[in-house]
Amino acid sequence: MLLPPRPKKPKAVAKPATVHKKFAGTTKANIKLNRLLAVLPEQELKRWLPELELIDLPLGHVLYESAATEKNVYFPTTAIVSLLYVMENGDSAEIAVVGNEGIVGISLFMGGNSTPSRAVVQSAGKGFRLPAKVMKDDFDRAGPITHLLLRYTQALITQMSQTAVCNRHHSLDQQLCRWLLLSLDRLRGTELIMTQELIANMLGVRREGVTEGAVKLQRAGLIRYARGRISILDRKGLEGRVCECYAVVKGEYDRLLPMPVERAK
Amino acid sequence: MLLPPRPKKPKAVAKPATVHKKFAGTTKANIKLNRLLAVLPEQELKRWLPELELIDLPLGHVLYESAATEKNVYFPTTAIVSLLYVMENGDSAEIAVVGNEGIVGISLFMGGNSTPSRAVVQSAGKGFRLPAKVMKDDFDRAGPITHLLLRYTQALITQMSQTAVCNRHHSLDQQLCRWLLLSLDRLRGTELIMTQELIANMLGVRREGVTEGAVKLQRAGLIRYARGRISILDRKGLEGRVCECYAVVKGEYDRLLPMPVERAK
DNA sequence: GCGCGTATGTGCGCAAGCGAACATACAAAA
DNA sequence: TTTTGTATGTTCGCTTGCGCACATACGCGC
Repeated sequence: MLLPPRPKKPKAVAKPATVHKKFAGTTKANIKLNRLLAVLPEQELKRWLPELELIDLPLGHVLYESAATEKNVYFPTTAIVSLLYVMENGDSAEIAVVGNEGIVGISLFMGGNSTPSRAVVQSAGKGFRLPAKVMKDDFDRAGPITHLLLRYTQALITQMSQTAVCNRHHSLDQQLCRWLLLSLDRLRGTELIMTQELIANMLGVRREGVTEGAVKLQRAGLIRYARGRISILDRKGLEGRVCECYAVVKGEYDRLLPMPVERAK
Repeated sequence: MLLPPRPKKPKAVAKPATVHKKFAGTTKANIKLNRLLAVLPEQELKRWLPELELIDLPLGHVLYESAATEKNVYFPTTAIVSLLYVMENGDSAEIAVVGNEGIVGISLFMGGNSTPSRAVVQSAGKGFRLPAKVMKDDFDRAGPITHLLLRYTQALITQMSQTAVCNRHHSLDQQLCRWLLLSLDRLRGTELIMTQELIANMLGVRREGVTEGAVKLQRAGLIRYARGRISILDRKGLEGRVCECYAVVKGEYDRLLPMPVERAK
């Protein structure tokens, strides 16, 4: 309960996202890093290209605030963004996570223009920013982009649903595994830059609980970590401990979205 | 955990939905009972009318099975449908609830054609069945129906998200209040036909837990109940005990969807 | 008006996770 | 090198909800 506002929760590091100079080549190569942009038809890509800006997404940067209308959508490339709900008392809970497979800002084409949740950069990196109007215009043409975005949205819905299920029925340890695996799937490599405090905030649990879970995973030789740097040593091992929720979510993303060229690490 | 399959959970009463004779007048009047159908533009309604069938939706009837593709969508009028995920061990958790404000089967226009969840009639009543193809054709025209359905979907997403949040942070008592209020909003009247066992299944908690919560509410004079019949005596009282999740969800439905003629009971 | 099935009420011991308090331990700044 | 701040590790008592085992109690069918 804790009605008196608590002094915990380090306030988000809200450095403004900085815009990159657009080196044409770099941009084009980077575009392939986002799975939605990567499968964009030539025609649309040509329209979008002059409007796409590769920007830095520093840890803690808030892309969307609850109930606020934004003017841009984001396509993460190397960053991960959490959609989370912040309660009246300051506690939070992650609803879903978006990485290089997706887009942040579905409410801008779904029609509501805002949501009760917040979008925060959970793992620093880069992503493309696109004026919402540009995307909305193409979305409203009822073409391939429309269908791509709707299928992505359905996958996202599955992730949200499964978050609800997992929150209800599974242990903190299992949820930690799910969270690590979902994050890994949205990054290249096997390392997460992420303190346990932050993970706890995302999962909506105590930091101590995350520590206990992490200790078990480290003792089992599945991960190694120190001061906000987590290395995954045994992905299969994690998959052996995770609840069914992870497979359900991954299965739906694989089913609903076009496969990238390289996959299945 | 309970890996050995348990004999509990009364299997769904799966009487087949029966089709009503279509008395033109009756049907037209009933159409107004579903808030989405009620705001359908004349033109589309004319197209849909010959295809809409008012059917009985008995308690426990399964409209969609996990991962299965259905050929129809449903617009509940007096029934309530739960979207729930059934875990490998048989436990379940409700993801969202759909009543006279919505449509069951969004995956049929979102493009995935199926979902990992199940749709079950939670409160017996009636609803309209429409061949998915009819709806999809209009959806793909990028007209008013498209926008209506997408806004509805966004409201549904909010409900799912808030279910995740609520599952994480709020007490069983609060969740029970939320569930009662959400169900009430989707029915006319102040009575729910609903055993505590069934509520427990929806919330994914023990039946005894629901009993304890119900006892408190009854002692406080907010509800009265007996053998599967719950009367709400003091709606304001319930609203005083519910967590913020209820208001968030209701707020989004009100914001995103056209108001019905009569409202705010 | 008897009996059985279903719905509800209650108590018990247990485990997970919480809040709080504190003990390291590492790393960058001074 | 020392200091300071941040990240992680550990313990303790407590609450919630769980699984289990029963005890009613209501109502429909005979």
